[in-house]
Amino acid sequence: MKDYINLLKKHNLKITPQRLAILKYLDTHYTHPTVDEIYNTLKKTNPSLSKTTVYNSLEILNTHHIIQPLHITGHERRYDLRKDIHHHFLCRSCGNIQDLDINCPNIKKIQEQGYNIEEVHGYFKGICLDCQKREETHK
Amino acid sequence: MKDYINLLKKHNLKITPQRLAILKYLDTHYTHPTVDEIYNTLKKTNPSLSKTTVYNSLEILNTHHIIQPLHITGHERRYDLRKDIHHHFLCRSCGNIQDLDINCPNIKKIQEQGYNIEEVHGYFKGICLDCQKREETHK
DNA sequence: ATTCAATATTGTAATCATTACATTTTATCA
DNA sequence: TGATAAAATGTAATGATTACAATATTGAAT
Repeated sequence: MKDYINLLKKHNLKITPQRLAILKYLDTHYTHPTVDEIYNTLKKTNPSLSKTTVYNSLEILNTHHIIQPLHITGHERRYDLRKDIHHHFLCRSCGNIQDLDINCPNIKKIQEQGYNIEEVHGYFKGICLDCQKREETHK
Repeated sequence: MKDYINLLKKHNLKITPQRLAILKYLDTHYTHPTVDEIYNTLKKTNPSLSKTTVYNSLEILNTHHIIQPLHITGHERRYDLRKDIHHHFLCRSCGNIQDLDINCPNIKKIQEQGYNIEEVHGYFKGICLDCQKREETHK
């Protein structure tokens, strides 16, 4: 992406170093990070950063549909910069969340039933490819 | 369902009035209730009920795959007795969560890629049919 | 460049759902 | 009916998130 400044301008959001750093972090890390992950990483290069700012920034970016929160693990919110519809895979073993590029043919059906759909969320839980390999190796 | 006693027996779980009440509640209310909803309702007819018991019971029923927790709203867990794969619709207006009987053709694809899938979760967010009608009426 | 008002950041305190834990009670079985 | 393992209960602790007041910064007008 890169042009975080124009992205914020386009949404009439003020340009602040904190917001730019958070956007960049989400754009360059595909881990669907938690608030703590973002906070702890950015704190190193931006020591004055407050965790509240991370919460506030993520909230306003979400309000403007620049990012989306994920409620997958059930005990902590995670964030995703991608806004096109896609799905996720949560590995029970390593805890990582991967993107899955599949499209959902059910959306149309549901819309045809009259539902007004604004968001689509889908995820699978199981053992990812890497962890399966690792388990094979350790046998 | 009805035969909650045998369901618990089948899983070698002790039969307690609390567990039976919770099972019955989930079986007869399709609201995907929160812990508080369950607790507050059952408290009326079972005044000694403790919220911890509700948590514990839901936890053990989940462990035995009799129920499943839903992480849809993002700020509170909800529970669902149905164990066959289905999806949900969260209404932004009334907050209700409805069941959607659709099947996901992507499961096979993901499995063919080698993923070991243990759970499938999908939900849509938008405005439900009832709330759309209501909004029409109030115009 | 300077000023100013609106907005963002910060730190602390409060909240809410959930979990930990010790004690009492109950279910099950010999 | 008693013994024992497990469950229920109540309170305290935890952890993520939110509320709020004070300070700092952004962006626009001058």
